[in-house]
Amino acid sequence: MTTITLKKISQVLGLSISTISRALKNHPDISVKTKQKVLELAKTLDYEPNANAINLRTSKSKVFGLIVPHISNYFYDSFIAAVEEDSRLHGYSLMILQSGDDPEIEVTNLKLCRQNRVMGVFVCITPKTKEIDPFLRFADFNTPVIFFDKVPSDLFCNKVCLADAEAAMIAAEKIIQKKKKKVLAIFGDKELSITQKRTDAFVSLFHKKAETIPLFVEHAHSPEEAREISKKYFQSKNKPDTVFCMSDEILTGVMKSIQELNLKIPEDIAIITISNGFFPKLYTPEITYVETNGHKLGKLAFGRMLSLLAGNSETQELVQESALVEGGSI
Amino acid sequence: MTTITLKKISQVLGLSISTISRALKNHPDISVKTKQKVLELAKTLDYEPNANAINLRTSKSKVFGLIVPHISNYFYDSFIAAVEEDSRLHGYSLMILQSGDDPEIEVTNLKLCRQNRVMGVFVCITPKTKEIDPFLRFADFNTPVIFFDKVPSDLFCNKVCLADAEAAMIAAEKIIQKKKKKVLAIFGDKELSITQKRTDAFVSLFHKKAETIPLFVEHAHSPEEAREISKKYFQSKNKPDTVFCMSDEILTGVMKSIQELNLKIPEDIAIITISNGFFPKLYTPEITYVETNGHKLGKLAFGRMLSLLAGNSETQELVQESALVEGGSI
DNA sequence: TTGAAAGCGCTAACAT
DNA sequence: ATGTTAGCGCTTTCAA
Repeated sequence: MTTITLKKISQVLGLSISTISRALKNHPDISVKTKQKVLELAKTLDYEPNANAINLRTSKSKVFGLIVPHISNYFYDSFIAAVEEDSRLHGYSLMILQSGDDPEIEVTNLKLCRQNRVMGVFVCITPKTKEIDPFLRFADFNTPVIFFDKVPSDLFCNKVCLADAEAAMIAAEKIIQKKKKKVLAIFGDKELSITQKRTDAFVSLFHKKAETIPLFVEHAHSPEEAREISKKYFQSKNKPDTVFCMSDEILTGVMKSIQELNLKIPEDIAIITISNGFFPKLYTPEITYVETNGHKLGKLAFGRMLSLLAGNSETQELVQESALVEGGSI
Repeated sequence: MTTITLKKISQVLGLSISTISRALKNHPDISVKTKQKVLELAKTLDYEPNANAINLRTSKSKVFGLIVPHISNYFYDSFIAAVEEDSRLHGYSLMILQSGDDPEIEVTNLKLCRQNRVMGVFVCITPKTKEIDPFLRFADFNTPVIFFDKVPSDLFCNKVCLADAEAAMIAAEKIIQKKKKKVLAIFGDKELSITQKRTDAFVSLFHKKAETIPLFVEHAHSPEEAREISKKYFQSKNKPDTVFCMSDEILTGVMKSIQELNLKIPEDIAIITISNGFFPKLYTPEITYVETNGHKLGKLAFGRMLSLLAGNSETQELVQESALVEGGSI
């Protein structure tokens, strides 16, 4: 009924608290007999150590904080899943916090991380995050902060990112190589640095290697908008033969208009996208995509965290390379 | 550099620790002047209270545990997002643990919850979970456990579920009302109770209200298998005019074979599914579905948790009603 | 091989 | 209005 503590066990067994503590951690000083007795009683009483007491005493915790704009997202959730999995394997737990793309909530979440004395934090900042100071505070406590995906652009710090520019370039290369004649490229919110990087990389490669190919660049802020934009193009006399989508969000919108107009892929229209890989496989033929893998990025981030914690690593900005995954859409 | 504690602040200000503690919580006993001084210094020193110390001292924590088979799932992640959001709004944090459908990991995760002295746990059990004892232990500490979605069938406890049977019946009703002539119904893994419930409900309603309509019942364990099964049916001479999908997993598989064969929805084939609502909207026309909303279920679960914590609620088994959302697929 | 004691940072009852 | 004290459950140094 009431909570079992070392004290209780020690009273029952007529031993001191410290003996119980040692026995439970299999300390070499303690006799085998005593250990057996203690272990047995602990088991029957269903003793579970109080993590708060341990953390307080040792000034350590076995918890990481993870801050992300939204959990429900095919990229973030696979990142989270990977980090959680590795955390468990290494005896850590994960405290998950959503910022909802609100910098204020983000700051509150950072405070929560500090209050809970997490051993490290993984964070994907919001597009509106300006103040990086609250993040830097963690350095005062030797608490590693690893930025992933959306990271502060003007600060050298621990980062683990996708090869944003490279991914767009791989897609552009593919389009050029396939000798496409007219290309529609739809990107996301112009404000996001990821959009800028991808747009710049894609457009400049096109200008360099294929200046004669007509390229239409558009921006959509939702699948719905991507649907409308692409539909407009598909219905124009000057129909593109290829669409490049910057993200799953764009892709799903474009695919709706393709279905509406009953266009054949890749005969009527070729598609190539940047994606985690889930959505491209929903369609027939499967969509060719440049992979940006959340799961892999999570593993990479966790590895970095461990190195940082072990003290055998300096600040690094890592990039997870992208690769083309062939579907039948181009 | 070193951590700021109440003690440090008290030393700087020449006041006692308890005065600082009270000032920081705006205790009425403390003079306005003192409060100002304390607040100011705390702010400049960037003081953050040690949650572990507070939890230890008060035998409370502001953390909930949430155990789920996998985070990456369009149902669970929206449930998690909802719970996290409400938790934050009420000053709680969420510790997320994946069981990976492994009962052993599930037990380990339960231990972690206890060690961290969480104030309550939300859990979706694995299909293989037999031992309910570890869950019941929490009752000894007055820690509410709320089962959601996949719940122990033979135990009366706090549950928050989708209307599994009802959802299948709503779909069946719709099919009958539309006077469909030949129906293929694809369900998931037979071992899962959710599959059994939906299958039983769907089939028995059909037998009762539409015994003359040919009904083919199949089971698929993956989108790929659903694709193959449906394709086989679509290519047979005795082609069904309607497909019922038990879940998004099934739906995405079926949709692939429909795309492969270039069938027209709803002319060539009508589709109805049970879904969270995300996938049905990816297609054109949008798929008609019976909604099983993870976000709403999360809100419901959180509300229950709060009531249980406040002590003004008894054990309840709640069911989140389903509703038909019309697309253009039937 | 075991025990005693101090202390992690905080709260709260009980002084003053 | 502020201070003193005890103690939450645990680890760890020092002593026996």
